[in-house]
Amino acid sequence: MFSADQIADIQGFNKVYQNLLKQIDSAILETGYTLTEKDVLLEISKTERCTANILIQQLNIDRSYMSRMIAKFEKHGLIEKTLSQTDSRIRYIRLTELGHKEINRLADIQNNHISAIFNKLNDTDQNNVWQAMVMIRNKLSEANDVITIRPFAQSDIEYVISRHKTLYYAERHLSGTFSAYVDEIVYNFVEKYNDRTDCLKILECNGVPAGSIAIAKVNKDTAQLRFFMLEPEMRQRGFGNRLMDMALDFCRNKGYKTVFLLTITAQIVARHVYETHGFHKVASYDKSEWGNGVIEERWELEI
Amino acid sequence: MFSADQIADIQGFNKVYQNLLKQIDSAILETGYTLTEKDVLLEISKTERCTANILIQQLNIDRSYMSRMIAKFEKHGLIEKTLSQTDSRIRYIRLTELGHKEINRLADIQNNHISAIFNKLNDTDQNNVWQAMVMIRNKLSEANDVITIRPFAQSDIEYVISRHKTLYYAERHLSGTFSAYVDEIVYNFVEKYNDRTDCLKILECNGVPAGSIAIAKVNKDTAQLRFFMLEPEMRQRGFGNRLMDMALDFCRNKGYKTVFLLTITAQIVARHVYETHGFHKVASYDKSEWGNGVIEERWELEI
DNA sequence: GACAATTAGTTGACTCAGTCAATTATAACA
DNA sequence: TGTTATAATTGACTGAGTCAACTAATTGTC
Repeated sequence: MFSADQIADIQGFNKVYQNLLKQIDSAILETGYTLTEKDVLLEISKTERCTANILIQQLNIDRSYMSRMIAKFEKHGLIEKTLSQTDSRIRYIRLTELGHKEINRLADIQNNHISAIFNKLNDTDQNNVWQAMVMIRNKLSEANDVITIRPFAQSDIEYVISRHKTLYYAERHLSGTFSAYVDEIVYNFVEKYNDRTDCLKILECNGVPAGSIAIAKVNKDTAQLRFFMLEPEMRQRGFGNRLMDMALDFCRNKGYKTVFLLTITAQIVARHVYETHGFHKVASYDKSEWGNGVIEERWELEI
Repeated sequence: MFSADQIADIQGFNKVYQNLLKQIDSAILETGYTLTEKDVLLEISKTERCTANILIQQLNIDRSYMSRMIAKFEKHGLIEKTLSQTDSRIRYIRLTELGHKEINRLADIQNNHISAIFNKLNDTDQNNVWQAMVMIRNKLSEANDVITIRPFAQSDIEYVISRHKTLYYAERHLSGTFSAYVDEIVYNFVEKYNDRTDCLKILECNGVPAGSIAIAKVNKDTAQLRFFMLEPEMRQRGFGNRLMDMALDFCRNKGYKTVFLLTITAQIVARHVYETHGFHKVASYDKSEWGNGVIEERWELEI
């Protein structure tokens, strides 16, 4: 239990830090973009196959407001809209060259501001402050984030495809061939999805999707683990293991004898989760069509 | 120099913490008060002899906006305005009973929210996070606050009186007799103020007054140190010593042989500054008319 | 296969915090 | 005594964000 003095200290911290955040914010505002606009642009840049609806869910923004913002971005040449071939209600949003330039500019401003603030500290202080921040962040997230794991809904399909691709793209530089492959397997999976044999769980952090895992029936005894993914900020906090536990429980309940998964060599963090759950590598295949030197691995677990 | 990864960590911290601040803010907003209104009410409650102008300066708020806010507070019975006897442009603002109740309610909401967030941590984590916050706060303030020490202007008179009284009141529970005494001595001091023999410096933090110190001539050889004051958040950061250095330099330059000051026994922090600058206690008088058991002390320094 | 219910996105009308500029009333200055 | 500065108010406005109604396409169901 905190004393009144300690709470006063925290209020003091809040005041100082709020001030600092305001400084960064006002630097952004000088560019002519709203903070919300900045967030939206950033989210678009982070999202493959982005739609207005994904943005609305991910950022908790009013639909009408979003619609107008997107219209404005289009008018200013920051984004391009393309109609979906499969569902003509949906318009995909993609950053243009100019859009990328602008979001980079905004990110630079933010980074430079942070650098400027922290470079006034000497090296030891910089290090101490940084470590303290990481510690606080982890402790507070751990204690306050509302985490739920729920079955997938139709609206999650776009999320799973989009984020799966984005995260692999961003972190592993995979090619367009991989992208088409993901589209196909996700749509195939959802189409054939059967409650009794398959499973697709969505991890939500504070009401926003932040990870996924799936089990797909291959035959009576064999299941494939798929779409295992965690947003970067959710990693190293045990959620990977929790998702994996749920998926393997599902497999045990359904009587599968073997679970396998396909992954690429570079996915080091995920490998660790696989290993701790008893998976072992049984084969590897060259997949250079997905990117230079990419090797796909097959891991298996006997239940 | 920070690495890109470290900056990303800090961005992550900012995001998490901004979110947390937003939560607290939205709890305040639920009461029907704007965040700005909350700040203004708080500042009114902290300020003796409060005027709209003090609030404008202290909080950097537009005059018209402030005027309307104050009108609203008055209409809702949170404050009372009284015309100044000496300057009929000035209207003094004082919280009513209801106003105090409301500001306490707001403060409680904020404190409870903070408590709720931190009580989810275990004791060690609570302690670590608290210490880390205090450390970050100090380092960042140290590095980023813009501190200036400047001669006083007419507009500072109200500040010096108001804060001097408020801080003594709040921290030492002094009586109304003391209050009248401060009014008198400040007005006397300013009236008789002479650039060549007297000195009144204002410490500013980010453009906002945050402390003061003064030297008043008593006779050719003797000066009195007065109005030595620091806002709580500015203490323990060396500003007391800096102000004291400036004041004593002034005394040396003007050829004073003796500097004395009057203080009350309870002012432990200030005593330390006095001692390190060579002052020693020469007498003490009973001042129970200022409050129960208050003892005034006279300290002197031979230059 | 038709009709109800959903979902993606748009449009209209509005709210309300905050700003800019002009005005009144008093005090200070020279 | 007229000019300048200051305290406070009033008027007219901006612009981020909200609420609700609407269109158009899709899905679910009997």
